[in-house]
Amino acid sequence: MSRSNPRVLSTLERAGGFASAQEVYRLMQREGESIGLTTVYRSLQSLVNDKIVDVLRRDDGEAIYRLCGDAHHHHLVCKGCGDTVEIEGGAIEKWAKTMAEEFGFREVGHTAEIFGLCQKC
Amino acid sequence: MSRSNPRVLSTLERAGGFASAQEVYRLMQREGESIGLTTVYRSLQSLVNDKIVDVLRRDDGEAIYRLCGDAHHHHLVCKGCGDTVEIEGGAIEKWAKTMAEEFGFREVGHTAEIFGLCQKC
DNA sequence: ATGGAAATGAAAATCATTTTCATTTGTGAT
DNA sequence: ATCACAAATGAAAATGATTTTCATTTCCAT
Ligand SMILES: [Zn+2]
Ligand SMILES: [Zn+2]
Ligand SMILES: [Zn+2]
Ligand SMILES: [Zn+2]
Repeated sequence: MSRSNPRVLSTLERAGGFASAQEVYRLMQREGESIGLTTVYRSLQSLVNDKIVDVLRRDDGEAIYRLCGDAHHHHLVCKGCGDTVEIEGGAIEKWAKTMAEEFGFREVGHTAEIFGLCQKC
Repeated sequence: MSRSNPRVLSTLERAGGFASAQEVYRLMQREGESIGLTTVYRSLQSLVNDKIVDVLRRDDGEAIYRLCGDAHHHHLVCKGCGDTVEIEGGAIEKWAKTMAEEFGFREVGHTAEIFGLCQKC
């Protein structure tokens, strides 16, 4: 495993909102930072592993990353503009637990996301 | 624009649940159907345009398609052996709808999956 | 039959992401 | 300071899904 290059995280912060690996890379280049695309990818992956950033998918399939608080939560994402709202998953947490118990599953986790078109789109 | 090749739709039906373009293509080949990958892609796109099929993204970014009319359900997947149980998402359907309304989102969909270790694993 | 439009698919192009691997850098012991 | 070894780096190649190109075939209306 490799540790995240701190300049990648700093750039993602500065980008505000979501940015893809390619975008972070281009941004760093434009700002005169010397870094390889591979390192950007590795750093973002590492940040995802450490749950410091979230990863989602654009409609075109490109992965986009964003800083994320560590509290467990879910997302409501606009298919049009990518705007995202962090939401509570109370009902889901219960649902996942109940279902898992019913079928005897252990070490249970879950993913859940809502997507649609926001008011502006 | 091209119209969808009916054999693609028929294959997607037979696949049950979600299938990627590549999977539909492989399935048709295995069944001895003569078709080009390009046509599979074009047909699926056309079906999406006509809102006959839904498209989502797997975690790895691959696009997966399914008939819109399919009975909507969710999955409980074993991380160990891959065994999958189809489950009802009652609580989630309500949660998604409520959250979307609260934030004024339209044309809303959602994904939700539970994963863990089954009894055998 | 004839001409043009639509459909088809093989091959090439695209593009994000991953893998490989040689080089550089950092660290700790001597 | 020197040596040894692990971690980090990045250029280049590989991968894999998807799209584009374009020549050919199939349909259909006249
Ligand atoms: Zn929007
Ligand atoms: Zn949750
Ligand atoms: Zn299992
Ligand atoms: Zn559901």
